[in-house]
Parts: sequence; structure tokens; C-alpha cells
Amino acid sequence: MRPITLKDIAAKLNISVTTVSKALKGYSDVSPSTRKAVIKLAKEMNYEPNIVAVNLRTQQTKTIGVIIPTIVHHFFSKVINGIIKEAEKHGYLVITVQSNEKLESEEKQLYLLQQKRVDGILISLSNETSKYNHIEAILRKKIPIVMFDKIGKLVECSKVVIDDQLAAYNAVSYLIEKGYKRIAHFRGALNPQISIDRFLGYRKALVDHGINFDPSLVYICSGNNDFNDGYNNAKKLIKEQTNIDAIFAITDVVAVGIIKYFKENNIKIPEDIAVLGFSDWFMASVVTPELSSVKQPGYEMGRKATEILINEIKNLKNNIPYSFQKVVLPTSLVIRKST
Amino acid sequence: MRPITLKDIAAKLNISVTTVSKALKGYSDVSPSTRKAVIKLAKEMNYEPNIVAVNLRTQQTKTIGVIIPTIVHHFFSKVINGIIKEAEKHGYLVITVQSNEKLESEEKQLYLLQQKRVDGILISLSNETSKYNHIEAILRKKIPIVMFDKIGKLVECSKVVIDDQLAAYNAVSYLIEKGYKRIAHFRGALNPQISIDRFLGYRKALVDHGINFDPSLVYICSGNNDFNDGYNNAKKLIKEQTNIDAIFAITDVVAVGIIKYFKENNIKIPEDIAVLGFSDWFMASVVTPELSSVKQPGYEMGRKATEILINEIKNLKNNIPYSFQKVVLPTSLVIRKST
DNA sequence: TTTTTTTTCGAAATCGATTTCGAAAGATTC
DNA sequence: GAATCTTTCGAAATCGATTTCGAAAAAAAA
Repeated sequence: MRPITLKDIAAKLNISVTTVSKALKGYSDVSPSTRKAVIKLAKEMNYEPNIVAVNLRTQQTKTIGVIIPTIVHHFFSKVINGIIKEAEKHGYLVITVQSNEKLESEEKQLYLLQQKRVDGILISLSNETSKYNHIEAILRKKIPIVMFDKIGKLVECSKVVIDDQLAAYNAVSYLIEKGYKRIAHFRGALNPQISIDRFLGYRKALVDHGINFDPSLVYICSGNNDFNDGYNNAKKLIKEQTNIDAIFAITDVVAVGIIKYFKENNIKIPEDIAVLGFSDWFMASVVTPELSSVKQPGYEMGRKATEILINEIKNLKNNIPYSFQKVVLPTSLVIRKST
Repeated sequence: MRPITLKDIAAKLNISVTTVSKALKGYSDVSPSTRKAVIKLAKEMNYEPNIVAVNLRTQQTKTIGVIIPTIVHHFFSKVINGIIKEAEKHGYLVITVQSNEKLESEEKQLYLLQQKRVDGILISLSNETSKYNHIEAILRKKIPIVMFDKIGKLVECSKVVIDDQLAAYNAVSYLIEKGYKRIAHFRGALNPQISIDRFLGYRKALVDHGINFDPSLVYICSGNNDFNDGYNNAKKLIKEQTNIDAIFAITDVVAVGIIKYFKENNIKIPEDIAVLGFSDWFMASVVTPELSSVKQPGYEMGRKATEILINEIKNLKNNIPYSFQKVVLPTSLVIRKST
């Protein structure tokens, strides 16, 4: 019941392993008759090449690794969907690991992936990550890395992102044009570029529209941008501030936390305070009131990052020089009832 | 810049590859002095064993494959989370693929995974799957498979499930005890065991409580149990039926579709019609009205299935006979505002 | 018929680690 | 001092496929 090998086929046909291998791979120095015999027998015996042996010989695993903060997350699961689909198109399989927003875990997982000899790695950084030694160490080993969503600006590799600053700018500008004046921002952790950029977009929109930027209206999500961050910060905000008429949240699930608190406390959305989210999770369309949000192309982000990565892998193998790309995907504002 | 191999270390120390390997693996027939020298140099040179070579030699890849219908799905992403965490504990990495609820795709992905020589496979069947040749073919090759959630009852392998019938029975009984009398059921596709069992639980609860089972109150979700299934079936139900006072939905997202339609048409939940979901997605707690649902332990399901699988892999390797287990995880009813 | 070319094949090296088995050298025992 | 036992090592086989290179056989050209 042991798997069939080239040797088995060779023995049955009384020819060498070499010839069998060549016949199956379409080499020209095999006579048509023996080729046919080999192919026929291989099919009959249900021969399947031992991929591990092939991997060892060819020095590639046809596998890519993905590191994300967490998989139980609407946006990231969509990204992974895009990754898996695109990878499959090129004959690659995908190993997914999670950093759980911890730098230490990110380092460990990265190490495991390269130890596994994946051909390339896709990564979205953890909230804790502000140094990139671990990433650069891998790049130095000539293992291609493509960053997406939560990137390290200074790392020299390809990246697929949205323009977080512009998206936030447009979102907040929309709020201002709707007439909202005192707009709070529930921002993400301090490290991630996306938190910084969305904050900067928020601030710039205010300033550009002649509204004073008030730092006390910016609340940090101390967890990992989750429901409780929204809920608790909303509670704090109501205690500490007056006349707030809108909140721009770093992400939808935070916005949903806000909505929950407001509903429990009879604060009307959007009449009393409007709420605007980010990412356009499915949840946004079913919550009450339906949440306005910035639509972020998760599937396409995963797909594109994979496309670039596989291209870099190919170029590396063929010694074709290539340069790092930065792809910026478009976003759009989805207006619903919460604003 | 090529990776360091045993050969490199051996050459530098003027000893054989054999001794180097043994020293690193702690064999006793290596003198303490050479062992120390080897370990020291290996560390200095940043030696990392080529896992692919090890895999070839040891005939295992320390990798498990997971086939799920879709990854963009709250329940399944939680399962995967459990799988990845448990696998990591035992030094396994996880390759995830999707069937997209298609049998043909499921067969293909299964084939790819075994071709990849994964040590074992976890699978939740597609809606289309009603024959199990492809699964049994893998089992015959002595690759352990553990099924979870959407299982094939007749396949001889380990399984991790909930008692769908009992869970549905309890849920519907609760509705009846609450006073609801004409209870509709939006069931899943015809093949999956979970659809069948939840339907049977629904019917049994009615009958056991002296309520006539009316087949015309059962609507099939013709898509893949998604939002639109709920929305469209709700519309149909309202057209076709009168006096319905509750709906038991196959899963939360279907229930959310129902809620959406009802809200658009001023049907009050639960006053006019109550809605009960299944799985307790995060969404259930934030939708309005908050959705009552059956809590289903996704993380634990993934974790347990992985634990069993890795155990079977270990036993197989050591020629220890083992028998297939069926683990039934407990569920509970989460009562919220929708009932 | 001899020489050259073309076809067809396979031995062996290789990818990198593991493991068996036997050999050599040193240490013990009698 | 001879016999036995320990310790330490490495040659070689192995996992299964790929690929180089040379050789034999057949075909073509002379």
C-alpha cells in the first residue's frame, strides 16, 4: 500500500528510472513507444510524483505563507480568500498563521514560515510592530515578501494598500459637508501606519475645512480595534465631551460598539451624533441604523498582493531583476443611515 | 548566500556529515567535545535544517490540510482559528483551501492536499456533497481525516460535531414554550447532515409539543444559507402564509436577512413574528433587535478536531491501532430580543 | 563497407538530512 | 599480555525525483 514511485514503474517496464522520469516530463530523448508505455503504466498504477522529493530537488515548495493579525475578522478573511484564489491559479498552496497583534508572535511565525521554506510571504503587520529587523532578515535571505494593509513604510519590498489618509480625508470631509462640526475620532493603536494615516486624513480634513483640530476629541482604541473599544470610548466621550455631533471610527466593529452604547443610552444616530465606520464589513449593512463606512477592497488586496508575490518568486528563480511595486487600491464611501 | 547545510559544518570541522547530524540530534555515540563544537558552529553559522529534506527522509510534512466551504464566514473562521492554534502547539502548520460549496472543487482541493503529502486532513463538507468516494479514497491511502460540522454520517472516520438535532429541538421547544404556535423553518440545502438534523429537531419539537407539522412552513435556502436566502424567503413567507408567529432559521445570517426584510416592511420582531438564528455569530449581538441564537463552539470544534487528527497521525506513525471517535460538543441557547 | 550523425537509453550525481552497520581506537578485565 | 568491552566515528544506503553526460545502438551519409 506504499505509494508508487518512479522506481516501481521502471522495474515493471525493465527500464531505468531516468527514462521513466524523462518520459513523464516530455523529454525528447525518449522513443515514442517507451513514452507511451510509461505514461500508460503510470496512469494504470495511479502514479503521483512525491512532491516533497520534487521540492527538494527543485528547491521550491510551491507554497506561500501568510501572516495576519487575526483570521476571525471580516476584512482579513476576505483578504485570505483573495490570496487563496489567486495562489491556486498559479499552483500555489497557502499556509496561514496569525500574529494575534503581537510582535513576538509575528517574529516567531515568520521564522516558522521561512523554516518551512515557503517560496514567499505575505504579511500584514501586528499593532505592536514598529521595528522591522525580522522582516528585513528574511528579505536578505532572498525570500520575497509583499506587505498589505498594515505595512512598514520604510521596508524595501512591494506593498499593496489603500490610501488610508485620503480615504479618511474624504470620509471626514463628507461629514463636514453634511454639516457636522464637532467630529471626534476613535483612532487605532499608535504604531500601525493605517492608524496614523487615517488620523492624519481626519485632521487634514478638519483643518482644510477651517475647523479647529482638537486633540481631546481623539480617543485611542487601546484594545485591538474591537467592539469594546468602541463601546468604552463612546461612554468616555459622552462623559467628557459635549456637543459632539459625529464620530469617525477607525473600523466598523468599533463603530458598532459605539452604536451599541448609544442605543443603550438613548442617543440617537445620526440625529444626536452621527457615526462613520471604516472597511465596510458585512455587519455595517445589517446593524441599525445601517452604518456608513469606507469600502475597502479586501479580496482584491489579497489577490493583487499574491499576484505580485508570485511574480517576484518567478523573477527571482529566473534571475530576472525586478523592482518593488507599491499598489494603491481605490476606496469609496458607502453612505447609509448612520450619517 | 546559499543556506548552510550539514555538509558545510562537517567540512569546517573536518568531520563527517553523519557525526554532525548525530551531534545535533543528541545521539549518544558522539563525544561531548565534538558535540559541543558542532552545536557551537551550527549556531554561529545560523544553521537551519532543510525541512524539505527532513520531510522526504521522515516521510511526513508536519502539515495538515483544511477544507472548508468558505473562509469568509464567522463560524468557519473561528474554527480555523482553533485549528491553527492547536496545530501550532504540536508543531504543525495549516494549509487552508476552500470548496466554495461545490463538490467538484472539494474533490480537486482534496486531491491537491494529498498530493502535497499533508499528514492529515480536516474537512467540513460542501452543500453539494452526498457521495464520499473522494473521501474514502484518501482514507484508504491511510491519510487520517477528521470531519467536523458538516460531516458524512456514513464515512468511517473521526468526527467532531454538535448535536444539531438536539440543539434545534431545544431551540424550537423554547419558542413553543414561549407561546409561539405557527413556527416556520428556513432550512439549509438538502444534502448536509446539519440541515437535515436541524430540520428533524424542528419537526420533532413541534410534534412532541402537540403542534401539527406543516411542510408548507418549511422554506429551503436555495443559495448557501446567506443573507439573500433569508431576505427572499421572508418575502415569500409573508406572501404565502398568514398567522406565522416565529421563524427558526438555519443560521444567523439567514436570520439577519429575515430581520432586514421585516424591518423594511414594518413587521415587528418579536411582536409580530419572532426570529431565532443558529451559530451565534458576532453579528447576532449587534443587529437590531438583537438576535436569539444557538451558540455553537466554533473555536473548540476546530481545536478538538485538530487534537484528534494529530493523535491519529501519531498513532499511525507508531503503528498503534486506534479507533475513530465521535465527539459531540455542547451547545446552548442565547436568548436576546428577537424572541 | 566505413564513417558520421541521430536516437535512445541509463549510470551516477544531486538536492539535504537520517540511520544502519561496521570499523577503529581506547579502556577494562582476567 | 591477551581478550573483551566501550566509545567514537564515518561510509554508505535511503527517501524519490531530476538532470548531466557519456555510451550504445540504429540510421544516414560517405
